[in-house]
Amino acid sequence: MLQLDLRSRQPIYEQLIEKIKELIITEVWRTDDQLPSVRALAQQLTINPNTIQKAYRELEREGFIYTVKGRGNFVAPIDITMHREKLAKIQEEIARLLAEAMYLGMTKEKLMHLVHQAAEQTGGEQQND
Amino acid sequence: MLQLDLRSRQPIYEQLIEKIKELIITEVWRTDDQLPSVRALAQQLTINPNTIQKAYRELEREGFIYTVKGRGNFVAPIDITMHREKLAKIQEEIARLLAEAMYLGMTKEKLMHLVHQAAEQTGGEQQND
DNA sequence: CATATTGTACTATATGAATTAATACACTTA
DNA sequence: TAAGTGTATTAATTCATATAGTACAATATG
Repeated sequence: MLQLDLRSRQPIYEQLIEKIKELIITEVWRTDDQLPSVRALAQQLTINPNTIQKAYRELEREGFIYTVKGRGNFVAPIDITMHREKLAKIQEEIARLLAEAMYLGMTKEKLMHLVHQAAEQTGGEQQND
Repeated sequence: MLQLDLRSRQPIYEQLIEKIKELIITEVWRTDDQLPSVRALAQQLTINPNTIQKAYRELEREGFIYTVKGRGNFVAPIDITMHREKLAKIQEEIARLLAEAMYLGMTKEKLMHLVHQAAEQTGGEQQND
């Protein structure tokens, strides 16, 4: 769990953010589940605690987790209203990648299939809280 | 044309790559059209020629443009076979963003609509050379 | 209360990427 | 020959990333 590539050009804290988001989105980690402590995860991954904290801070800023001093970090309940700007950015990025994919020969049907897969992966139903 | 944000955390050369890709994908710039020269574009955007060259080199590596020494850079004809690995990476990234978008409340229907829009934007028809 | 565990803050340092600057060279065109 | 192209190289600067070390505050547990 949480496999990182320390030699990647992509910063470690960004890899962490992506992996943890994925665990939350796919509901492997559920609302109010406790995340590994900053120090424990740092030791396990043999990286600096500051790097873990940087990832956790960003995840909290984006609303994926919440923090209680002295207790730890926990998976946050989904708050859709919080993510309006974030959603707009994601939509732009998706649009850009879709256009590039089609330019490079990917079919509309294949892209539709990706949407179906994503829908299944996230449970399908809309979570309104 | 080619608006950049010099204060962005995103490197200038990456912004350039994205903008130029967009112009090519949307067919504003067409096959064999000549791109601005390294020096001219550098002067116009008031950035260093090396930065332009870095962007052009990457665009050539990805097969979007081709270079002729002494003449200039030109929009490349599409070579689908060249982009197999690239397509796989784009597909992964799209899948990741689709999952995150749905987790944050975007509907399957809205994502389908994005695919339709992308199809129209790129001309719709499949270009097989 | 004492202790361990949690998150947080801060300073200092090292490394690498991004960017600029300046120069030089090779090829093409007129 | 001259001007315009891409290319290569070196040096210097700036900034983000990451580590190391230390300290402090809040919480839980005995």
